[in-house]
Amino acid sequence: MKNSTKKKSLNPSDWEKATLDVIAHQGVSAVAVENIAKILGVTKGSFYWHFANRKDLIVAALKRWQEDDRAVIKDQIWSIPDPQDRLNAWFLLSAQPLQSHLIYATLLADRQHDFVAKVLKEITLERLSYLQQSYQDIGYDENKAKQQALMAYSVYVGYLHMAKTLHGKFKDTDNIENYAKYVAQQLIPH
Amino acid sequence: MKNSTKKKSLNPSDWEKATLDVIAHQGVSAVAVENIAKILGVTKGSFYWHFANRKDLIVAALKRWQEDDRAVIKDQIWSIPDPQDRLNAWFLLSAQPLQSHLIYATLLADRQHDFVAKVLKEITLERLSYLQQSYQDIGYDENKAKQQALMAYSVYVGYLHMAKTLHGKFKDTDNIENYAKYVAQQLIPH
DNA sequence: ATTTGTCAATACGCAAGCGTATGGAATGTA
DNA sequence: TACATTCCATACGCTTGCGTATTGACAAAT
Repeated sequence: MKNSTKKKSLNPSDWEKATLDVIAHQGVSAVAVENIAKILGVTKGSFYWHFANRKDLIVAALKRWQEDDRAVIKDQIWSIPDPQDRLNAWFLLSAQPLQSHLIYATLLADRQHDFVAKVLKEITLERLSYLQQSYQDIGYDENKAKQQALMAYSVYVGYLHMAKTLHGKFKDTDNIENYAKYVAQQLIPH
Repeated sequence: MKNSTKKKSLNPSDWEKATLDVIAHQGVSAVAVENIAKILGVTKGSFYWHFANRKDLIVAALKRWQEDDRAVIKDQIWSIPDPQDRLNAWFLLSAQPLQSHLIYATLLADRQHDFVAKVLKEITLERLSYLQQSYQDIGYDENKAKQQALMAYSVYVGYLHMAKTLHGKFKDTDNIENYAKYVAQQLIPH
């Protein structure tokens, strides 16, 4: 349908990627087997050859997303030795228009499904943990670092929602950049 | 079913309240006509006497919620003359375990429905506006007040998600109180 | 050239949930 | 008593979407 020049047949990875696209823009509920099949230019018959059922597809897609996200954090953030620079990099990354953030935002919305809740909890705890660590590296004591991390992460999560809720009134790139800088300035000691 | 001592028949208000309960705990998608009828101890037949369809019910319920919320803000927050006290009161109110917050949190999740998105946008803009106003009252210039309001409100929204995502690891009352104080201290100049 | 394995199309059964149609019970009202 | 209104029950039709069963096309291997 899209690539007339290659790929005669599909593999699970194709399905997972298409699923993530749908999740990013329409949420988990919109992941309908026949729908994604159509996107890929095939029918259900193909799907049930690759996956046992709808849930397996979503779980696999989320796993892929989680792994990719972890990788990005690992080598774009966690590799920065100075904790202040590291936090700064994190806030900047947060404001970037990445599909990863879109997915995270819709997952927050689809918490009702237990398998989504599971991934979400893991990711959230991980991120809170490394934020806390960074603040402790700066010199905050454990308790204060914990609260500060919670607050900083809340700003991120809240921002994702704002961006979706107020789209249009908001997405103008200059403002986002400015806002990211403002937030970083408020949330990182200097 | 619950009140054997009164109310022989139902009115739209009963349906709206029951709907808000469901929305608060299970989200808009869980609002199924037959389901809510069962909660009220009747069947569909009753529902379609009071409302035209499912959407009308949800819209009516959300309208009720929105009005109630506005009223609370108006006389518990906006009545406070000193802007610093006012902001403080707002952060404390935000940390309170109210159904209103639960509903807001699930609405964030059900943004997909356009009628939800509409209410959400209105509420969000309203709240941002009075937060901004409070910061301007303190002495922030318009632009800084706007960014600060956005950030403060993000913390609130983010917190709601955290609370749901990490429930169990989190809801212990002491910590919430402490966290609210910490946040207020960070976000309100002194 | 046949067979086997891989991927996909089609047709079907089934459950959930919305909305409609119709009838019935209770309560008021003439 | 007769009639009307209000509120609800039951039964039905319709759509959506999941999962299964069956068959087919094509490529690779033997």
